[in-house]
Amino acid sequence: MPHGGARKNAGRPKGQGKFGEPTKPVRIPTSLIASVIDFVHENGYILPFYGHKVQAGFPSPADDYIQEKIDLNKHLIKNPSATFLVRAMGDSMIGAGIHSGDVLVVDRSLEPKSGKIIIAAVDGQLTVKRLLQKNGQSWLMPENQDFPAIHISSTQDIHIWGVVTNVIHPV
Amino acid sequence: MPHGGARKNAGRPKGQGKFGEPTKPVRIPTSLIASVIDFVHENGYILPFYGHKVQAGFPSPADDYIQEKIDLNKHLIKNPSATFLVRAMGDSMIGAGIHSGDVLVVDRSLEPKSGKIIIAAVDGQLTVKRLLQKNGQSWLMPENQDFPAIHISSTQDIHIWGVVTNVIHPV
DNA sequence: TTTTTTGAATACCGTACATTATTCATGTTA
DNA sequence: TAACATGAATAATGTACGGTATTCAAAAAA
Repeated sequence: MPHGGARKNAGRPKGQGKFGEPTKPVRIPTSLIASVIDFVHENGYILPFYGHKVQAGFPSPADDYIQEKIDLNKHLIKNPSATFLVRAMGDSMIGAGIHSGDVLVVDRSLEPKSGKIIIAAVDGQLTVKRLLQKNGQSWLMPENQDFPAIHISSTQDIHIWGVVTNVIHPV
Repeated sequence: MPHGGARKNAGRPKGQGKFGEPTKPVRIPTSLIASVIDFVHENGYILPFYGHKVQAGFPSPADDYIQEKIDLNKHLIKNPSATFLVRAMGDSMIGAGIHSGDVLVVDRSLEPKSGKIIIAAVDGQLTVKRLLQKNGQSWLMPENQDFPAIHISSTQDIHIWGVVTNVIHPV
């Protein structure tokens, strides 16, 4: 006893899948499968970003006409393979907004120019300071009255490891 | 004229692929394929993290025995679907390490308890302040002498939008 | 002996395909 | 007529498969 028969509008509708859109198989290294699934599940960690144009009232997060979409990783990291993180200790750079315990995003591929905040190893000790170069001399300048400037001389073992691009300050 | 013949140790060695490890096909929504490929290519945006235990000399980034591996997204975002970003304007929270132009990571799923730094809309104007609740009263407290505290009364249109979890300060 | 050539062996990779899930017009039943 | 059951139609999904890339031991050549 047959039912149904040829007709239109039958079949599973589009966009009913797990993601509401078509998918394609992509090969993923086994060690990253879990994080890729996380990543996809979170829609790529793309967050709504309310910029400084928001003045006349705060839009609902549901409104998407005024917001940008930002992936923090891409926003903070320009050169992934040259980037690392360091936890800052001490208050010598408090004037630059770097507090003890903050996480610093450091890019090794940027040139440490005068005026940049840099990570340096001074006699094997890690430190964050502002680089100052003038009259052929180089200094590591703190931004806190209580700390001394460090003159970079050939008698000291100083390596500059990278330029600080962002400070992440937990609240 | 035949060459070769049956033998052992023939064939392409393992781990010679693009990623140096086995892969599996995973279905990805088309709109995310590009970012997933980026993500995989950058090894999941996993950065070396040199914690505060690094004291007796700064290890080379090649040394991986002392470093942790951190994905900034996972480090900064606990509840992806409830998280958004706002750019802070003004200096009213300078004492909490929030500078004009900083990007604030805000979690809407956290309860705005007294003492937390929160994002609020006051009469439609977006603001960041520390929430203070005592004696049944609620206040929005700046951390800058030049700004007044705001008393939350029923006559004002105040909505708390979320709790600030991290401050991202570009250098 | 040393160097070069060859092709068997085996991993890599993209995607076609078979399976599963879902919906709804039609047929059946009350 | 209204409610229900059926199965045709079609999208979604995971994986098997065929083609490609790569290496190396053996055979051939020098």
